[in-house]
Amino acid sequence: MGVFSKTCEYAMRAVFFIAHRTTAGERVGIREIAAGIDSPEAFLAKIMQDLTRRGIVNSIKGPNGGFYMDAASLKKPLSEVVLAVDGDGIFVGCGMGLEYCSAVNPCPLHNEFMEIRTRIQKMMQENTIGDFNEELNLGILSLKK
Amino acid sequence: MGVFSKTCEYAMRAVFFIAHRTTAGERVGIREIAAGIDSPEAFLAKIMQDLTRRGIVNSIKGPNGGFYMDAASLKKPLSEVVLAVDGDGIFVGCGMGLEYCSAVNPCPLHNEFMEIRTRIQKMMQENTIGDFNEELNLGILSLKK
DNA sequence: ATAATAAAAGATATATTTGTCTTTTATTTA
DNA sequence: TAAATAAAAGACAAATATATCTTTTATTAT
Repeated sequence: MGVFSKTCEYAMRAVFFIAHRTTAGERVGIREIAAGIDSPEAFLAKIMQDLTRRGIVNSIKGPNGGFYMDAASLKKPLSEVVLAVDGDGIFVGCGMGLEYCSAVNPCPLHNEFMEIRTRIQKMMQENTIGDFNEELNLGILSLKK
Repeated sequence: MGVFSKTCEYAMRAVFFIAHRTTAGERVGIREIAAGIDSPEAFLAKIMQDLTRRGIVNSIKGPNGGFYMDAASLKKPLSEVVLAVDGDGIFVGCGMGLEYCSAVNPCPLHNEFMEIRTRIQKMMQENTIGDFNEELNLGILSLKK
C-alpha cells in the first residue's frame, strides 16, 4: 500500500481533473473523469458523491450537468481532500500506533516521525487544489496511468 | 489509517521488544511480547512466524524457548521489518498511485513527495533495530499503549 | 407533459486486512 | 520414555476497503 488509500488516490486525481476542466468553465461527467484518471467508474461515482456532500466539489444533475468547482473550492488546500477521505491518520498519531506517544512520552520513532509528518502536513496545507492547474495546463503534469 | 499497516506496527513494536530483551541474553515467549506491546496474542503469533521465516528474528521451540535476536539481526536496519511486512509501497511509487509517474513524467505531487519518501527511507535505513535499545534501557522510550 | 440525461442513493459483491481457534511439531525436563 | 512447554502450521471468522449493479431524483430539451 502507498501513503494514501486507493480511494484517496482516486479522489485526489479526480479533484485535479475537475479543477483543470473547471478553469475552462466546463462541467465534467463521471464517465469522462473516470476515463481521464484511469479509475473504475462506479467506484469513483461513490467517491464523488461523498466529495460533493462534503462540499469539496459541486455537481448538477441532468443534461449538461456534471461536476465542477467554484473559485472558493479551488482555493482549498489539498489536505481537505485527504482529511475527507482518509481522515487525519497520516497527519497525526504515532508511527508505531501507540496512543500515549507524545513529546513527553515518546516511542522510539517519535522524533524522526514528527518531522516527516509535519512536512507532509505542510505540503498538503500549503498547496491549494488550484495551484496545480498551471502545470496541468502546460501539459507538464499528467493524471493518467 | 496511519503510515504503516497495523500488522507492521505490531511487527516493529515486537522486534523492538525482543531486541531489548535479547541484549539481556533472554528469550521471550509470545504471550509476554503480546502483553508488552499491547497486541492480540494470536495475531502477533502469525506475524512472528513470518518474521522468523524471513530471518529477522530467531526462535526456539519447547521449554525455555521463545524469540530472540542475534548480534547480526540487531544490526539490521528497521527498513527490513517494514519491507518484510508492508513491502516497498511507502518507499517507492507515486503518492497518487500513478504508475508512469517519474522525474521525466511527474504527477502534480511528484517533487514534493520525492523528498518526503527519501526522508522516510533514510530514517528507516540509517537506524538499526539495536539503535533504539539504549533509550529503551534507560526507560525513556516505551512500547505499550 | 414527455423523453433523455446525469448525478444521488441504495443494495450487493469481492478482496484484503485483521483477528481467532485448533492441531502439529520440536524441545526440554522429570 | 512420558509429560510439559512453546512455536509452527492450518483452518476459519470478522471487519474493512474496494468495486459493481439497480433504482431514484433532479434537470434539460423537445
